[in-house]
Amino acid sequence: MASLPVLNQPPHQSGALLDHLARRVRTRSETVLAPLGLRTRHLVTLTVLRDHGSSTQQALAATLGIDSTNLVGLLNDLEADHLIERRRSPQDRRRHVVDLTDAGVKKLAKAEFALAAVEDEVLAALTFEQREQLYSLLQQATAATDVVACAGSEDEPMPPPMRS
Amino acid sequence: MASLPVLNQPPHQSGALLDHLARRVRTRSETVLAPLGLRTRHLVTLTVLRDHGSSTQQALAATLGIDSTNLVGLLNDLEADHLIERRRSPQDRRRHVVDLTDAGVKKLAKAEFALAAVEDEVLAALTFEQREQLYSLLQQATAATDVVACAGSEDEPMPPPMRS
DNA sequence: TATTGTTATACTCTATAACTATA
DNA sequence: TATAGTTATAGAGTATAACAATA
Repeated sequence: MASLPVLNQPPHQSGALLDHLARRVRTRSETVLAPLGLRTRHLVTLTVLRDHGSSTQQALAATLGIDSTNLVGLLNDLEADHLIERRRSPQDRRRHVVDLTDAGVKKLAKAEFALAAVEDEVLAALTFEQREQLYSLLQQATAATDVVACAGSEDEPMPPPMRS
Repeated sequence: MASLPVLNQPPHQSGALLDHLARRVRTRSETVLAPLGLRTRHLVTLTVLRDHGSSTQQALAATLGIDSTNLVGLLNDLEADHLIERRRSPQDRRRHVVDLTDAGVKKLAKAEFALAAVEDEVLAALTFEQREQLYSLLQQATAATDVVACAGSEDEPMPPPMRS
């Protein structure tokens, strides 16, 4: 057993709690999103596209942590509703650059408005300041590990695909 | 459109980020847990049992947010490895009271030790203090919405099953 | 009759492999 | 030859329904 310096507190593990709480949110969100014709994964995809800007499908799949083959159907759904657009990259015509449409931005805002109640319920124990704190921490943690979006670097050779 | 007081900041949504980050953790955790013969869901189950104490299967399923039929197989796995025990409740012989064994406690600690590296990676952008802050917020949020464990109230009529 | 846990099974989701087109 | 995206499909995961034991 490695002896830790006394100054270091016992390393609390957030992993299980994250999974636990995320499941709570997901379950309740599905109910709220259903009338809007969205699933949680659609919302997450739209959110990532808004926060990181346009992206190729590969980069997007890596960032979302889903298989790129599954992203195809997911984007098909969103494209059928005109919430995203796929454009062929002029630099490399194999690539699709995925982008939010205006309708997508609006739909996302509408969904988030509807989801406020869910957050209120799941994060009921937290004060307003604590919720902002949580958001800030999550934002900071995810932004750092997300595959860099490729808005301005479409001609560059994509970062290593992040094997896990 | 409900007009919010100016003092209230725009309500940032943590839901999508939670899902996003949790997926990150889950993917990486699977790799680390595999040698221990555990899946993420086993770990979450053990964690909840430790943090909340013994519970009936129904309450546990509700807390975990999984279908009670699926919990059966999950507990079978853990019981086969002697990490948990199922005892019939003397008060109501229909009920199984689920409990961590000593081996379960040890295994959980071992798993958490192994998972430290994953957390280090996924939460790399956060300082030690921020990680503790995150843990604290998650703990507070989950504890409040968790179905109350039933250590001392096995004869009471269980809280409403939390329809979602 | 209602509830706890279990089993059986259908449904959904995810991942592996093969294909097309571009490079 | 290698890569981006797509399709087809098998394996894993999840939920619905019926059953046994107990209340």
